[in-house]
Amino acid sequence: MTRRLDPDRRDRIIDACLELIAEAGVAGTSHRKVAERANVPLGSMTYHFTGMDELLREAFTRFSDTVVAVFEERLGAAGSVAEARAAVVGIIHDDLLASPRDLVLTHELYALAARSPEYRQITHRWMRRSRAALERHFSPDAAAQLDALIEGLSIHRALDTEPTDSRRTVDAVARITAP
Amino acid sequence: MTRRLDPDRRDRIIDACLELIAEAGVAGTSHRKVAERANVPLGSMTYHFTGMDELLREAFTRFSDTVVAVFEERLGAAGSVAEARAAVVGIIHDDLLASPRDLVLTHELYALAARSPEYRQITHRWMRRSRAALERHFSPDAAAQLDALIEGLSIHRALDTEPTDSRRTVDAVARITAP
DNA sequence: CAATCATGCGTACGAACGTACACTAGTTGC
DNA sequence: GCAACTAGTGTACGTTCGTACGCATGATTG
Repeated sequence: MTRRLDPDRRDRIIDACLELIAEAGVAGTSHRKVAERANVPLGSMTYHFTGMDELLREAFTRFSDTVVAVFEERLGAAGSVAEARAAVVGIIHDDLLASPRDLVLTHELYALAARSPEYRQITHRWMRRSRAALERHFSPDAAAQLDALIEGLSIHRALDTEPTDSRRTVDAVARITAP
Repeated sequence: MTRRLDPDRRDRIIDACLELIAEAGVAGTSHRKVAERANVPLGSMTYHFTGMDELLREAFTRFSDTVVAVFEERLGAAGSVAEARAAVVGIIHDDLLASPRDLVLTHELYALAARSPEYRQITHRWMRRSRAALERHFSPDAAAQLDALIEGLSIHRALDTEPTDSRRTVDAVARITAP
């Protein structure tokens, strides 16, 4: 068996792909640009991935796994319901979609998921995991509502004019999680 | 002044553009494909629009105006807080992003808005108007929270595995809008 | 050492792209 | 009826795209 020259070439390609999508969108992403960004020859693209679709699927899978891992960690560290509530507020205000990069990637993924089931599997997995993390502290009802609230508040925080009012976030989380 | 041959040619182009984005995403949309779909010659594209960006901006402006108009109408018809609450539930479950078309278009727009300020103006306007519509019935705090909740629930309804549970939606709306 | 084989790359091809621009045709003003 | 003008079109250019495929290179086997 021939030893691999550059074992994380595949990884580099995926990372470069995510960076590129964050900057230029899926619309502005091509094999050539990804290859250049990842410092691999164009031929590597078709060697490592059957096509653009496979590359995108792997890239967005990695992305969502990374984001949800932070989510789980934040919530896992909470030892009480009060701490869990605080964690949720923190997630909305600090972590999730805080960087433009994550915001763009999330919506590019959603746009793909809205159009084709093969990407919807990725969002399904993502949402299932985040809801499960919430259910360790809250009832299933509250978890589902909170999950949606986190989504909505994160988006509006990023795409609305109004500056964020953390008091409102705290209040909303309290209302949803009240017994 | 020369009379226009086909006065709604521009409109047709914009509509065709939206249809195409709904099917193939911004990534799969080109001047040529839009022209074909709208039954106009390729030359018309550059004649009516300075470039892809102008076309996309106009298309998404029209789209968001249409969606928010339905939103306003639904809420405007409510004569009491209770009716307004019911309208919100209805919006989440029936209207908004109910069709795959609207879902795709929304996220394609968000992806653009996440990346560039010129598209963010469109989302700003959209969110300002929907929040204003909510504020006719609810306090500014509740309106902002509701707006986010609507966003999040609509998304999760579309991209999550779980079937929608309308009882949860009613409950969440009640919690947010409780005095 | 020779034969074999998998890994990985360079290149080239045809299709599709955005855009510029010379142009036609039909209208207006005199 | 002719000159000036404008709305709208057809085409062609240079670029970029995805992908196929023949080839190099270095390891493995006998």
